[in-house]
Amino acid sequence: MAKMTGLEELQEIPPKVLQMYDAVIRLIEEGEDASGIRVSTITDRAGIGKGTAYDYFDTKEDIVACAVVFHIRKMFSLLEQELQKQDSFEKQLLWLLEEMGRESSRKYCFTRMVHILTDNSEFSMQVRQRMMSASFEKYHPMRVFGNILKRGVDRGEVRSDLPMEYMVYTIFSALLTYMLSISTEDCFKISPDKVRQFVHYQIMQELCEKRGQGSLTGAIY
Amino acid sequence: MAKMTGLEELQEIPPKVLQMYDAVIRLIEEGEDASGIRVSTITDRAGIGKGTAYDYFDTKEDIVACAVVFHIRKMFSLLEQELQKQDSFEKQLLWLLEEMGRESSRKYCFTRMVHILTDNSEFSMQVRQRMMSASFEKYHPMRVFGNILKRGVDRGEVRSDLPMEYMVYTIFSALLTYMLSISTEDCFKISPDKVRQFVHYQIMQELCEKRGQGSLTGAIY
Amino acid sequence: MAKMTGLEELQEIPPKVLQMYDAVIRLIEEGEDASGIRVSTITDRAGIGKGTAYDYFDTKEDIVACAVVFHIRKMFSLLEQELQKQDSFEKQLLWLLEEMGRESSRKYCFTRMVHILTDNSEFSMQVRQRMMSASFEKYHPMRVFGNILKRGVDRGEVRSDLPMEYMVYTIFSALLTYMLSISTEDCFKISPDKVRQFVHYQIMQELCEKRGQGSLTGAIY
Amino acid sequence: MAKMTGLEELQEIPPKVLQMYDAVIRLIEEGEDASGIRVSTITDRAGIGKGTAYDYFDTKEDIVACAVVFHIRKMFSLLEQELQKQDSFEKQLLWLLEEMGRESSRKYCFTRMVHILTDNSEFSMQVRQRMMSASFEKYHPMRVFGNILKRGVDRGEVRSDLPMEYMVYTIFSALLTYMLSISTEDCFKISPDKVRQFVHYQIMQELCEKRGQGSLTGAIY
DNA sequence: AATGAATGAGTTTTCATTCAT
DNA sequence: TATGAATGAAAACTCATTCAT
Repeated sequence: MAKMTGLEELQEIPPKVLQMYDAVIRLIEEGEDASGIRVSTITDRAGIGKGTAYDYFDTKEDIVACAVVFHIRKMFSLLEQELQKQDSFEKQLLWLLEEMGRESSRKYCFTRMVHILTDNSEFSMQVRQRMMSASFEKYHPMRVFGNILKRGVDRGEVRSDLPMEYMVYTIFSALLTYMLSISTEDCFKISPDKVRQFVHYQIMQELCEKRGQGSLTGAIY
Repeated sequence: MAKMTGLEELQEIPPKVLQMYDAVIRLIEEGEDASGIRVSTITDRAGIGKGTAYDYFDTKEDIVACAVVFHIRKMFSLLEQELQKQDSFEKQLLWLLEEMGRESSRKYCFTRMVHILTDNSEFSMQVRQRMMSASFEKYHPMRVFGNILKRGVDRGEVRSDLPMEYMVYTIFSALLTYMLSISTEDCFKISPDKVRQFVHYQIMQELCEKRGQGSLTGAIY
Repeated sequence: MAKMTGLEELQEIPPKVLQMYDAVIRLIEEGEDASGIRVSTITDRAGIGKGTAYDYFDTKEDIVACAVVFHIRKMFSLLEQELQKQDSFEKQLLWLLEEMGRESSRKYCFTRMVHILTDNSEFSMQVRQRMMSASFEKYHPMRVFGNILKRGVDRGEVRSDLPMEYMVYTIFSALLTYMLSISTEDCFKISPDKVRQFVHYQIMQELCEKRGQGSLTGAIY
Repeated sequence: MAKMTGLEELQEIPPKVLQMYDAVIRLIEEGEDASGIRVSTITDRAGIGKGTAYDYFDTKEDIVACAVVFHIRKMFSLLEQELQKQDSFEKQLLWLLEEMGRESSRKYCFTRMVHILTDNSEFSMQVRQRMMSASFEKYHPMRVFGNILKRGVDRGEVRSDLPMEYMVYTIFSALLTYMLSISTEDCFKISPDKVRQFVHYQIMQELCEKRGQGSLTGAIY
């Protein structure tokens, strides 16, 4: 049987595979290290036989990598949908920050991505490889951020004199740090709430036309 | 025998333990995933007996965690020394960016740290725990960045009207993104060189007194 | 998979587990110390894979403890069956003594039990714990001896004026000493044959109605 | 260096060896299984270097076997001394029963002996072998019991018409069962106190001249 | 197609024993 | 002489993968 790649569209994915993906994501969200997840745990949670996993995937690494790729894609797809509901760039930014701060499993998506991007394991290389493929393109984080920026420029809310790549970089880097401050509160030494204010201030200062409205000092202290 | 913690001072560490630390770091630099390293590989490389590892550590996880903690501490200590040789804030920033870009083992230190900060494994929790301990304090990344900023403020190069925490955050976030763009070139969508320019530009714009000298557009395109 | 307890009924026990039990008992009968038995020896003898042992049991100690519990139960069950074939209390006693003296694997059952009762190891505690469980009750040594005594009283062969517990104790104690004299001939200082005569004499003297028939001196010397 | 045998007289035994013996016995009394005791635990407790153990003994088994042999000898020697202080056979018996019932480490001596007599391990065979040697003879349990019986006969308290061996057997078997009832209360089904009464009654009935004084029924119920 | 019992190669871990100091 | 760091052979245990049903 042709094996799964993690890049299939939702409707193409057999129910048992979706159950497996779900099991993997739940395990990761519960704090399990990706390389430490056992096939039997996945199939038990998915309510299927162990042998069945090998009808759809060749190795354990494939299972976990596909589940993660699928999940990242799904999450960024949802993200884009939600962002389109907000009608200004600043509202979109605020929604993003709030969503990330919410005690929700969704927030792990971003952290997970960074974790994988900084890893050398066989499993991570597979995820990275798939994130470079054409069918992932649409939901690529960089693309999602690019889209909201583009619309912001069109609406005249975001500066048009800065290179798009620079703006994407600015958002990515800011959100990343907010994420880290949340997930590693104890060792990061700055409270997530303060980081969130910094992020909001910095992005608005840098990327939006009307600069200088409100000062950091005033806004925060 | 009392076991190692990874927080010992260099001179307190037995030679065989240093050989083990060295073996672990080399393996990680060669691309091995931390959780995939085998005890026998470590002891073989260190040129010691397998049992000796267990004279100094209780479990395999301890070995790797201590090696990583020791290495991060050593690297940030070196970093601080090197940074002190540069006589202006901008030179320090440029040196940092160059150093990170260099095909050098040293750069792994930062990536490794981020990887661990975003992980949930037993091993990562151990590293995080140790990074919070008093004896790590001195080499904590936040402290190192704080120090160069403080000196920058004293020399009148860095703005004194911004909260220190905010500036530390800005540097951390920027360097992290540069690091990610280097280590995952294909999937990041912006070239490391461009990210480096963005980082330089953004930090100087934000943190230094004399703002507006040079424009991003002009500087880059 | 749910693990074995050693208290399952014969028909509930998977064939591979029976093969393992058999291997363990044979090893013990061959003189191997319970704590010295290796998992690989058991599985090799049982003709199964090493991993299979861990499908049915959690630890090596579990394997050996369950095998011993199962064997003790089986042996006392057989014992009860055989004893019922003898039609008088004295014949039952004589059959017991003969059976114990026979160079047969069966006799180890009693010695093994005593060895375990006098031990403090993890393994022995497990066996003791299981011997106290309800499903062991039926084959408990005390019960088996109690049954033959009860029938003896009913047939008018055994005294009815003595407390049952006292009589059970008398038999247990006598058989135990006979067993010890057999298994440690050199160091016991009384020959098993003599002990056997003592046992027969003492039990008949003490427990049976018609006392004083035959004297020890006369009977033995 | 000539190694220890466990049969040396107290004054011949080097202090470090006595410390080791002490450590072993304490470990066994704390519930450690003889074969599970580690050399490093012994030497740590004895306050000596690990290598030193091998100056006095060839193997770990030697260490434990010698310690046990020495201890059994010492205990039965003490036993004999104490028994001689009691001026009648019945008082001696009562003292023995009380001593065994006392929450004292001393009681383990008898249990330990039985455990070793029913074992097949290398270590137990060594102990048995030593218990058969000439220099152990003096403190052999059978000898100790024989001595008090002999004196009882001389004083006219103990019957002279029974073979000595039979009387030794009777005492041994009775005490053994009392011991077992104490150490395995839960699984033995008769309370130690009752067993003690049975033992006292039975031995006095069987072995002493004036029979029939007091009935079991009357005495106990 | 789906299963899950069985496998065994591959790891971690232990600890008696040695030997340089 | 006494030590204890170092060793490595030996054992327990894991778990991805297979395959008969």
